[in-house]
Amino acid sequence: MDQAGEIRRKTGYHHGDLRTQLVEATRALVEEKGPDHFSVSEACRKAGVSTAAPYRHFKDRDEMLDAVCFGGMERHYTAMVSALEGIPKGDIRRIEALGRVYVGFALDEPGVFRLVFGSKHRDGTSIEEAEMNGVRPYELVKEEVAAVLGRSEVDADAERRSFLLWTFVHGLSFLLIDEVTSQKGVDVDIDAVLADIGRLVFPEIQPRG
Amino acid sequence: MDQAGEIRRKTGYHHGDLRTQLVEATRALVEEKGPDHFSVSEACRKAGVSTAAPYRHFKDRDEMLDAVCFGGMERHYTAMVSALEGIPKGDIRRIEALGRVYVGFALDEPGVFRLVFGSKHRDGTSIEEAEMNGVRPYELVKEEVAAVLGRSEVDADAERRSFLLWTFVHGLSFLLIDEVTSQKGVDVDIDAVLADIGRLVFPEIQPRG
DNA sequence: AACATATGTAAGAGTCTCTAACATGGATTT
DNA sequence: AAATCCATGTTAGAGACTCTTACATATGTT
Repeated sequence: MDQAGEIRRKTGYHHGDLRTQLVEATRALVEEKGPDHFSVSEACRKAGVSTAAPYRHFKDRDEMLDAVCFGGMERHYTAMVSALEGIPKGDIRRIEALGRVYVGFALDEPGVFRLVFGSKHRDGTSIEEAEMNGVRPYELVKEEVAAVLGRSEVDADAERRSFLLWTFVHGLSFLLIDEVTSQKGVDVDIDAVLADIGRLVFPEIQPRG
Repeated sequence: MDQAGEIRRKTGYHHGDLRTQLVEATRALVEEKGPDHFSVSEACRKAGVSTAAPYRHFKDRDEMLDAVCFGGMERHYTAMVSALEGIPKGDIRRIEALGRVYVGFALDEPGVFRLVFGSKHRDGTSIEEAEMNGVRPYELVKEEVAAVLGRSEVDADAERRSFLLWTFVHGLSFLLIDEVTSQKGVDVDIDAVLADIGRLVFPEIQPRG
């Protein structure tokens, strides 16, 4: 972002880095209108290029969304890792922190969240990278759960509890961003719910004073 | 196309009941391709009418999806109510039954499920009926929870537990239909998970032998 | 300087949503 | 029964969108 609104634009013809600019425009639109109402044309208008330009960088519309999705996974994973900083291994607060990141990501970037954790997983598209970044967060949770339980490896019980935790925060996230809750007149104290979840899944851990 | 496959069609011009036929075509397409990839034109082709015909019955594309959504809510609520039949009030199995219906609905009709519980809640559209049918299932759950706890009214605790249950089955449903789980190599025993959930939310209830 | 390559544009084919003007036939009135 | 009304269908087309093809222009290599 150099000066007036639009990001750096080197010449009248070639952009500095159209690809990243398009990804950013796509991300913004996904947040603004939701993943389904995003349009390539609008992203082009936002970036100030012709509607054919994106096809030099992306196979099709879906690949633009994939790029945004991938970026979201990166941010999400990074946020999880840095949320653990400063909390000692084995402390249940590490798990609460991960939960807050999950729900926080959904609330901060509902559009991208839907892209990352929604039904967007297409057929033959570069599953490898998506998988790497999709699987890593869950591995993280499982390790943390095992640590809290004082186990050196992720055993069946740790796996089971991890899945329950995941299910919980996933459901909570979607209920919140879909505004199903506010529609039903339920108002949610997120921290309280996350604490509830922790107590339920780890009944043997005493809540700290 | 009078006989071949297509549903009853009275004359060459006026259909018997185009509206319902279009809703059914829409529902089928939503299941087939997902709510975002549904197109009015395709529904028209399926029903054997011109692409302008639907606009006699629906304001726009979204209103067609709304109709499908509403139908789904009806089925879902009916299924919940009939799942309770034969189980005595206050029995925790009533709650498990509701959970199975919720997840079962998601697995049976993932497309419609997304429409009903997804982000599709538009602005000024006939909220009243949507609300009536959206709220009712949750009211049902709260009453059942209160009954299991032996309370005559839905108190704060019952409300809290209901919300946790809802969060859980909601998350489980989405994880299952989005195939996030299979992608992560987790395979889920749904009944076992539902039983886990019940034990967690009602720790004071003894699992029956 | 000349060329190859990367990356932009312009034009257009095919699809989609939705509107407007017209057509048809079943129901209602006389 | 005939005339009329109007609900519900069709045809034609405007405007938006995705994506392709052919062409234009910058950039880097030699």
